[in-house]
Amino acid sequence: MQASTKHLPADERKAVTVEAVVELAAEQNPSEITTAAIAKRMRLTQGALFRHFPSKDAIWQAVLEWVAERLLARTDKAAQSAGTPLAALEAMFKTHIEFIGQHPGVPRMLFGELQHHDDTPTKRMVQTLINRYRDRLIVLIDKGKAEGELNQDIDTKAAATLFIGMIQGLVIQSLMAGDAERLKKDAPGAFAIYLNGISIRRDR
Amino acid sequence: MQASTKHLPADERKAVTVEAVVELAAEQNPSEITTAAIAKRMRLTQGALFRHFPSKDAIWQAVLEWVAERLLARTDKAAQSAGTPLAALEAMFKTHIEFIGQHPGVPRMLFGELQHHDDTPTKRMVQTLINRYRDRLIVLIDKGKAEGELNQDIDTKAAATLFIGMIQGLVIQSLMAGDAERLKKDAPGAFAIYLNGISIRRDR
DNA sequence: TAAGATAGTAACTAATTACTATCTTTATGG
DNA sequence: CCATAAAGATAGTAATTAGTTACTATCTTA
Repeated sequence: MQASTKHLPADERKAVTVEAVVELAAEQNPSEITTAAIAKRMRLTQGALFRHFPSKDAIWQAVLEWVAERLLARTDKAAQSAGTPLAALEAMFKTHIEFIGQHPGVPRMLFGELQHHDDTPTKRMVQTLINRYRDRLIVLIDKGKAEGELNQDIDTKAAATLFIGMIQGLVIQSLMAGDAERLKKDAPGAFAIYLNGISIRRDR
Repeated sequence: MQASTKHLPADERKAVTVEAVVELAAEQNPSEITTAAIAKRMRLTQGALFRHFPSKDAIWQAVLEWVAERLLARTDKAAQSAGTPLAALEAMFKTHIEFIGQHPGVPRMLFGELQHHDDTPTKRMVQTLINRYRDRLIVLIDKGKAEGELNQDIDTKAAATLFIGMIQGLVIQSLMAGDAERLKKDAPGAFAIYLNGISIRRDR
C-alpha cells in the first residue's frame, strides 16, 4: 500500500476508531456504517480493524462508552456550577443541546440502538446512560421542590421524563428537517414552556 | 412450495403487504426487515412481491401512505368532536398515543426514516406528515389563545414543537425500556405538565 | 542490534440481500 | 368449458458485508 501508514499503539488506534465512527454517524445512517467505511475514514484497511476489536459490535460498545462518559461529565459539571436546582436544570439542558450540536451523530446512533426489539448489549448501554441521566434529574427536581423553586404538585418522575423527552423530540424534529441549526433555535422556546409547567409562578 | 396459495387481486395483495410490514416493524428493527421476511409473513414467495411493487422502496412508500392517512384521520376526528381548543389538544394527544399503542411498529419506521442524511422520497413523506400534523396544532393553539383558554404569552410554534416532541420522547423512552405499556403510563403525567405550561391558571 | 511482539496489508470466504427470468397455477368471461 | 391474463413458484444473479488468513512492516527492549 501507499501513504504514511504509521503503526499506532492499540489504545490510540481504538480512540481514533471511535472518533471516526462518531464522525461518520453525523454524515450517514449509523446502521449503514460498514467496517470498510470506518477503515477508509481512518486510512486503514478493513481487516486491520479486527486487530483491535473482536467484532463490529465491540466497536459500537466502545463508541457508546465514549458517549456516556463525555455527556455525563459535561452535564454534571454544568449542573454543579449552577447556584440553584432550577438553574442547574437549565444548565444541564443547555449543555446537552450544545453537546449534540457538536456531535450530531450521537443521537442518531442512540436512536438506532433503540430500534432493536431484543436486548442487545449496546441497547443496554443506552438504557443505562439514560437511567443515570434521569436519576440526576430526579434529584434536582426534588431539591427544587424542597427549596420552593418548583411546584410541589408536579410529578417528579413525569417531569424528568418530559425533560428527556423534550430533548429527544427536539432532536428528532431537527433530524427530520435536515437542519442541525433548528435544534439550537427551537430549544429555548420549548424549555420556556417546560419551565412554565414545573415552576411556581405568579399569575400574570 | 405448496399449501393453499390463493390468488388475491392486486389491490388486496398490496393492502395485505402493508399490514404485514406494519406488523413486522413492531417485532424487529424496521431497517432490517427484508423482502424475504415480508413474503414469509404473507405466506408468499419473495419473488412474488415484485409482481405488485417495482422495488422495496415502493413498499415503504405504500406503508407510509397508509400511516399518514390513518393517523391524521383519527386525530382529526378526535379534535373535531371536542368542545374547546384545549379539549381538542388533549383529544389529539390521547388519540395519538392510542394509535401508537395499537401500531407499535409505526414510530419505529418513522424514526428509521429520519436517520438517513439525504432526502429520500420516504423521508419526505414523513416530513410532510409531521408538517401537516403541526399545522393542525398551530391552528388549535392560536384559537385557544384567542378564546382565553391558553396563555397569550407563549410561543405558538414552540408549543406545537413541544407537543410533538413530547410524544416522540415518550415513545423513545418506551422503546428504550422495551415496554410498550410505559407509553400509556407516562403519557398523562407528561401531558399534565405540558398543559400547566401553556394554559392560564390561577396561582395555588 | 537482534529477536520477539505488535500493527497493518491484500486477498480471500461465506452469508445475505434486492431483484429477475422462466415456468406453472388459478381465476374469469364468453 | 376453454382461452387468456393475472398471480404465484422456482431457481437463479450480482453486489455487498463481516470476518479470516497468510504474510509484511514497524516498534520495543534485553
